[in-house]
Amino acid sequence: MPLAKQDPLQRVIVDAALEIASGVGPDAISMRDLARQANVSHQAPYHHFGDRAGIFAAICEEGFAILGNEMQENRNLGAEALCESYVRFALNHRGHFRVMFRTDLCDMTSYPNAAIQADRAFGILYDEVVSLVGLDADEFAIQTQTAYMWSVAHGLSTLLIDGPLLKKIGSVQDMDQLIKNVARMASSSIGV
Amino acid sequence: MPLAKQDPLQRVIVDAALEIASGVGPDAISMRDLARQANVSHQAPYHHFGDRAGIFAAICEEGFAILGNEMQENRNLGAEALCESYVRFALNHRGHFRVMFRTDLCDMTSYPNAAIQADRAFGILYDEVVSLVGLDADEFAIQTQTAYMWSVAHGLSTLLIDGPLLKKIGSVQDMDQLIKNVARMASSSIGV
DNA sequence: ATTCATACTTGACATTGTCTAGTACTAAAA
DNA sequence: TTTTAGTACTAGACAATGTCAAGTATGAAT
Repeated sequence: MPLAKQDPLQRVIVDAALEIASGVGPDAISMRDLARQANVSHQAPYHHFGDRAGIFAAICEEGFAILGNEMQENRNLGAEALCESYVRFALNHRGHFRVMFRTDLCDMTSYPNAAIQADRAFGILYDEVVSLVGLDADEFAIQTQTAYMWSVAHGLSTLLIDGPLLKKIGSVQDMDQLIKNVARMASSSIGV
Repeated sequence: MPLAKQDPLQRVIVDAALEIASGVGPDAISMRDLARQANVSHQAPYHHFGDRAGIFAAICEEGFAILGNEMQENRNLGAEALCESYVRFALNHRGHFRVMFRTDLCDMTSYPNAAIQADRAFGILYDEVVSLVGLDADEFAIQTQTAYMWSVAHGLSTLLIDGPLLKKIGSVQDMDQLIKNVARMASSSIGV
């Protein structure tokens, strides 16, 4: 189910879903509530998305596409920039981010388009790590370094969005500095 | 609502909840299903936990207590061991772990006992980082290093449990090695 | 003019969380 | 010994939700 931009109802519903996901969280999303917000009958969303998981699949597809694009834009700028771009994406698209790794909401194996975007995003991360580590590195070393980079970026993102990290930090400015510092620490371990 | 170990029903219900959380995920937990599994009426769980969030609060309390204990057991063994113990906890208690950072399931500010255990666990992590970085480090530097350590450990944990990382890895042995490698990379950045 | 797909609407049903109102038992207080 | 009070439940009802089944209206293609 690709997201046709010319169709307003799909957009309206996904946007309403994203706002709830970004606020209370994705589990508070209700089919009937989305329909109400869009001023359509309670079954209209089913026509476009099949079921509740279909909406999450659309969000995953869109989210991984954006993440992929943003990582690609920041490629060849080093590990620090890569990590930072990942965290920025999470903070700027918290509705997407909160859904994208929730396998219980949407099993992506049933939604090939979402899986394609997820694989693409992973591929961009992987390739970037290869270019940082060097082409001569062995496969498992690259896997390790990829997992490491991903872990730092993903961990910081989730802790800032849902974890108690934000409460321990004074200001938004501090958060900005924190992200930069953590990204720098991450990059200092790459390739060693 | 502290978890009285002598009361069987509370245990039975929490254990049933943990098994579902560890399998499909915590959102699949239903009050009535838990009651059915415990062979009691659909209102029995309400007596002990108040509402659905109460069960998640009990899981949070228990989970953070275990995590705190395991981190404390591994303290003074270096950043590598600290990181590894966090990831091991997540993998060995995936039911707890999946609930503990889901602020939408249980707002810990309403459950002081859970919040106490969460704060304690964070305190142990913080103190450990202080002892690694040195007491003379300034507050923001310590915050940065704590956030970094936490990010690596938490990120790797979530990616291994719910993320697509596991599918990219060959064997359990590889996973074990991967955890050790990432933990080593993490420790190499501490204090710099 | 008829067929057919698209984009919906209406109605119904089982399941869920939770409120209210009981009931059985146990132990202390009168 | 009777009363009281608390604990640990059960039973019934209600609104809300996801989703199945069965319509309807509209436009394009044949």
